[in-house]
Amino acid sequence: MGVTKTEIFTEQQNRIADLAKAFSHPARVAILQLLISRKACVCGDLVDELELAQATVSQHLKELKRIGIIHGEINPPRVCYCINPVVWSEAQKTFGTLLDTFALSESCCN
Amino acid sequence: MGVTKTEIFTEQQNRIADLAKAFSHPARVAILQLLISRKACVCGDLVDELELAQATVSQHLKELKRIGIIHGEINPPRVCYCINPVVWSEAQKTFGTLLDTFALSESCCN
DNA sequence: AAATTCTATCGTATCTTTACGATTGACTAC
DNA sequence: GTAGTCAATCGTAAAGATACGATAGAATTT
Repeated sequence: MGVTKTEIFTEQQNRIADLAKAFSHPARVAILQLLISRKACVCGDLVDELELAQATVSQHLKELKRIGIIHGEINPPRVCYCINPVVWSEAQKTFGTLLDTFALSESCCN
Repeated sequence: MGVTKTEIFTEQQNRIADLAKAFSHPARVAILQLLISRKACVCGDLVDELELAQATVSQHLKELKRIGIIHGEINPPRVCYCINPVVWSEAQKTFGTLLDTFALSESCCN
């Protein structure tokens, strides 16, 4: 994304932006939804469900891992992915709080 | 962001991704927080608050307008920006629902 | 050992995002 | 009208994101 000037924002703002990146691409949304609906770890069959190349799916999984919202356990010959409940509830709290700071009555020009 | 294959995802997934983009850059988070904290329309003083050039702030505002989460009213010689309550509550509902689909007990490998 | 399976990574093409200076257009104030 | 203010847009440079084929590494199966 070009060069984001991370330094000039608060840690909180940068973390919110990072968490939001997990949901800011439809493929990652789809992956997260699949991981949840299975209620179990999904491995390479993500590639079958999504119409994306294996390399592309792997790249999205890497991004989700970087953010921390999923983790993968090597379970040869497969890798078992699932939601990281700690970060997931961090996201719940973070977005919940952020979205609640705006009370609907506070709007000024609508 | 390279070329996203929008066609292969559901409308819902694409909309979630779009809404998440509003929060996926710290500058946009900061802008939204400022708009909320003022409880009133903030105009060009956004440029003073953020350490970003006027053109850059304007570009972020344009993106937020495209998503629909803010709207600007021309109030010469200024433009008055504020949260769009309709889209904001859509975001509340959307992320609330999405984040709630994962019950913490459902985790498999943690 | 050889073949198979699965996933990560490399290399690469292309498009998007971020950021800024400069300019333009619209309105206000003198 | 002239000067000044404000915000959008243009043009552009640099870096990140998306996607894929090909390759490599690690483990299982035959």
